[in-house]
Amino acid sequence: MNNQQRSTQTKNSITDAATLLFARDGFESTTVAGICERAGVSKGAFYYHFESKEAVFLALIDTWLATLERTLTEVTFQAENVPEGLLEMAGMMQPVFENNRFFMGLFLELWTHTNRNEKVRQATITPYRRFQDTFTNLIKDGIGQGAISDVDPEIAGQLLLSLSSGLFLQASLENEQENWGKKMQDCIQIILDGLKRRN
Amino acid sequence: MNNQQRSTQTKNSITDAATLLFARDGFESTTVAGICERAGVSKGAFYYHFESKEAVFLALIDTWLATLERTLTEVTFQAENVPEGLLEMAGMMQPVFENNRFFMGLFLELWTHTNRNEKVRQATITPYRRFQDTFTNLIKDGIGQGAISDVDPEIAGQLLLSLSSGLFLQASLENEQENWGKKMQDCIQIILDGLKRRN
DNA sequence: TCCTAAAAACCGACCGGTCGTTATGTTATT
DNA sequence: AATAACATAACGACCGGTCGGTTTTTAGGA
Repeated sequence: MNNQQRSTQTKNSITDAATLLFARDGFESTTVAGICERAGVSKGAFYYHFESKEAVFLALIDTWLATLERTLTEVTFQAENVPEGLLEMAGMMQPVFENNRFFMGLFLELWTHTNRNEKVRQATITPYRRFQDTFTNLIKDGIGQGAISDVDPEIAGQLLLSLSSGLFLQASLENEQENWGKKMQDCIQIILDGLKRRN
Repeated sequence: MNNQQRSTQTKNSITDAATLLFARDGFESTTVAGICERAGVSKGAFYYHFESKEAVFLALIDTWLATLERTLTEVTFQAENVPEGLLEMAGMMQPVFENNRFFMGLFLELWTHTNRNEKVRQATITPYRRFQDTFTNLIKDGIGQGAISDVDPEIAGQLLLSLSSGLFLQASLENEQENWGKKMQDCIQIILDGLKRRN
């Protein structure tokens, strides 16, 4: 194994371990020693690759949000019919809901520190805006298709984004895993009945 | 000042300071020394009144949720007409949104630790269920009034609850304070247009 | 191909400081 | 005098980060 391979491999070990621990225990309660132990590397290796514990967190944000964004656009872009697309999207959230404990850990951790750490805020805000735009544009498309009534696209987009995050938040409270994908579909259906143009 | 007064006063100083710091900095980053300093008491006083740092947090959860529940029921119970009541309620959330940074700090802190601490979960889950029921019953009332179409009240209630928390979450990301009460009204209006029975 | 020196990657003991909690002493109320 | 309420200093565990040293890879000449 050459140096490049070795380097990226340990770096990945560290980020994987850090992701898991940050999600499970939170940033503050996660120790560098704990990350190293789980990653199977030493502190020396850790600080060779990262400047600080915070630096790992910052580096991870980009990865997380990029993954989320990729998933989102994958699901939504293939929507010819916007209302149908939204319902499909809701259904495809099921696996995310099933791993809710993990994702919610990350999500909450990110949100918490966005409100407390300016660097985190900067790293989060731009992708977040794009999420907003994605939803807004989706509504615009729907209006253009004539499938959605003439509402303010920004408001409706915000409604959808809020519903998603809110429902996600609720799901984390429940212990037994219900069919949240279905639940989300039902919610969107209710909203759609209002958004759909009526003749 | 007699002993009882003195006791409750210092206890209140401690809980007030703790609330502020927990909301601002989070549980882990809040130090007992910091709480004591802000409360103007000594560590001795702190540990005379509370068993541990966690105990203060646990004690505060009840207070927070009770306050939230009181506010919520105050706003919703005077609703003769459910759709109107919902819109009113949304408007009355404005002051909450204005103090968003503070409330969101508490909210996120509570949610985070609900997913990580069984005691916190136990303290949170019961009031949360009541929130759910409040919204569900609101929808039921609306259906009974004939003002809301025949949807599953639990789903619709969850929709409203998710929207509330989700929108609240969004608001915390924005630096400039917009008129979030209005925004929430708009969202609810969109949903209502779907929930309202159409002739 | 083999040897070697430099560079990269990694190790782990250790340090300075912090933090929750406690033990002991002091003041105010009963 | 007895007890409740509070103050202060100290303890011990822990944690992020450092530093001197070791191992592994790389590069280049013989």
